[in-house]
Amino acid sequence: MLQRRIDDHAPPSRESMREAQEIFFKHLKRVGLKHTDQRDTILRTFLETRDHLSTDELFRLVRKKDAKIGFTTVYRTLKLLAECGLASAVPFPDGMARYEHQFNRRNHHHMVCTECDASVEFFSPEVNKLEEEIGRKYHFDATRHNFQIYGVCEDCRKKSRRAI
Amino acid sequence: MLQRRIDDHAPPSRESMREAQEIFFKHLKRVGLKHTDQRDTILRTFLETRDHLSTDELFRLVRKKDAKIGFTTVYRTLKLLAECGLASAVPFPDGMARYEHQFNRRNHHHMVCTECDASVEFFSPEVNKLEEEIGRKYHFDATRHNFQIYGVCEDCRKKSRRAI
DNA sequence: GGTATAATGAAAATGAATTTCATTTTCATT
DNA sequence: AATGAAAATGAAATTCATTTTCATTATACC
Repeated sequence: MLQRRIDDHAPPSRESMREAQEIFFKHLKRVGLKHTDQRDTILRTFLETRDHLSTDELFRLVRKKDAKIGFTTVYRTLKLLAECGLASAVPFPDGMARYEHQFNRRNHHHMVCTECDASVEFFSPEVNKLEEEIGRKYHFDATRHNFQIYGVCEDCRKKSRRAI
Repeated sequence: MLQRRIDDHAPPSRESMREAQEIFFKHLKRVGLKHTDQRDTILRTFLETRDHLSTDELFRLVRKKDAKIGFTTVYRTLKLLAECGLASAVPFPDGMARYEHQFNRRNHHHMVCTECDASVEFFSPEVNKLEEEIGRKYHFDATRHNFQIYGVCEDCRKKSRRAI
């Protein structure tokens, strides 16, 4: 099931799409891999979504554009995208590996409703500051962080109140 | 592999062990389940560790105390412990389900070394405050959060410097 | 102590993640 | 444009953690 998502982001512009493609293909070049149509289709599909996708969910979307692309290729491409920083894994409570794209996005965090799995993004510069401070304190070279808040959203709260 | 862990906590006192057992057995009573030797052994083993354990890792530790306890029982007991709040799942980058015990522990967060998987705990009241604020802002009834910082620890940094 | 109910644990099932391998495609070099 | 080495692809198989099934055993209420 695709996750419901509540945020205020626009889809990527043609410009930023091109920029992401360039990043990807430079990465491929660097590690001696080849540019293929499949990889291009998968990257474009991924950037067009605004969700936290499992490999299988992305596969289904990709298949709409090109029914001949296999699951395995999506799986491997997603790993490549993560390698070059265009995608990153987000741990969700359902335990399945989920990715979101990191291109042209402000550093953000998630609130997840434990009832309906809706996720809301929020932005908190304080958290970024904390990452830095804590890293210094423990002599870690901090590179990234995860921050998710779990709770029950307004809709689900209303629903369960009605159910009583 | 058991994770290396760096923190400043003492093992649980006899007192707090008894208290946790009481919480557990009251929970069993409440949901109509029975008190068994296996469950007791598993709870004690779990509380004695200071690590983030996968089901399999806990199973191996439990087996040292009672070789007849099966994996399935450990698996199910861990779920029960999570239900009553004595254990909680911690998402780690290796993707395996890991639990840590929550008994008599200050609300804490983790720094994880992406090289050696060592984890360091840290405590940040600011993060708890943030949970509350963000929840209010987005009309979420916030109940808990995850916060992990990833980076490279001092040891690994030294090692990789030597390797050059 | 007897009996109903739940627990146990071995084995099987499930399902996501990963690997294998035969075939096809890419791309640098003719 | 043709060649060929290297890599990509994708279907199928495998791996492996997790979860369920089910026959047997243990618990606890009477």
